Amino acid sequence: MISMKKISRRETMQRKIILEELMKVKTHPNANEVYGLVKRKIPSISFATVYRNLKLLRDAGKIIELDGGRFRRYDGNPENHYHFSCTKCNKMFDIKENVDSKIDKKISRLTAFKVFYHNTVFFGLCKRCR
Amino acid sequence: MISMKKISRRETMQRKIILEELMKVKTHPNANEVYGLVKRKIPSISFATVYRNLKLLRDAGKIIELDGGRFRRYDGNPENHYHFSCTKCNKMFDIKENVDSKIDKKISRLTAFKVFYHNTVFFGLCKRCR
DNA sequence: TAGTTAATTGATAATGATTATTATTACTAA
DNA sequence: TTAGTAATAATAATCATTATCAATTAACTA
Repeated sequence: MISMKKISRRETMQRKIILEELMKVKTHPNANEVYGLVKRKIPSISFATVYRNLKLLRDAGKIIELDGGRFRRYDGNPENHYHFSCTKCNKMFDIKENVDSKIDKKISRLTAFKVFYHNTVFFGLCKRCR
Repeated sequence: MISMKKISRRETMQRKIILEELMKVKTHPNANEVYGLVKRKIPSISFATVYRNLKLLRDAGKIIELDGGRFRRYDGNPENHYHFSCTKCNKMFDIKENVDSKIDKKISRLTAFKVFYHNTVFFGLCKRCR
């Protein structure tokens, strides 16, 4: 994955655990839920640290930040894939479907913007809620 | 006989103007900016009314609600198209590029979810900020 | 390896976008 | 005309996220 910002970053235990926990789960936790997961490993961790590192990890391209309706959700799998957000229960799901990997470059050429990444989120009702 | 609850929406001036103003602008205003635009036409309009109607218009498929980084942004053009969000200046731009119109149905079949719509947002630096 | 320095942390306050509440207004249908 | 109810204005409440800052610590340097 592409690293988007120049980083002179330290390898802190907090950041390491946040990424580890996020990679372990299949769900798409929000910052609050990530905090809960990491707190089991580092009880002293603070909210702010979680938020800060989620941002850094996103900028580093190691995780994906998603529009989960009410709040942001995070995905420890940085490979671009579609997501589905249920507007009723607010859960988020991965969609196994190939994504055009060249689209970022294509849009970059087309617009003269620098493209880091893109997100595609489908909104609707999940199997249970429909 | 069971009387079904009628979900009939009234055509209020507020809702009409909100949609009109949104269709007029090329930018992608957030709720606050929409409020400012509409206030020139209806000085007595309240914040809550703007929020409420933006949601209704989105649910009716008449406008698009987008993840603008810091807040939601709105687009008066409901035809699906790509968007670009500058992570530095937070501006949002339309991208003129064909979108696969059948993808919602495809994902619907694939997942057994009911898909209303989808958003694709590219993140990066705009021409000015790069 | 000790000392230096700047990134990072924890604690918490502040921000600000969004949502909820409530009394009032104004459509709509009978 | 009247009953029923959607919608509004005003405003309070919520709560996800960001900012602040003193203390800590990873990584670099001599």
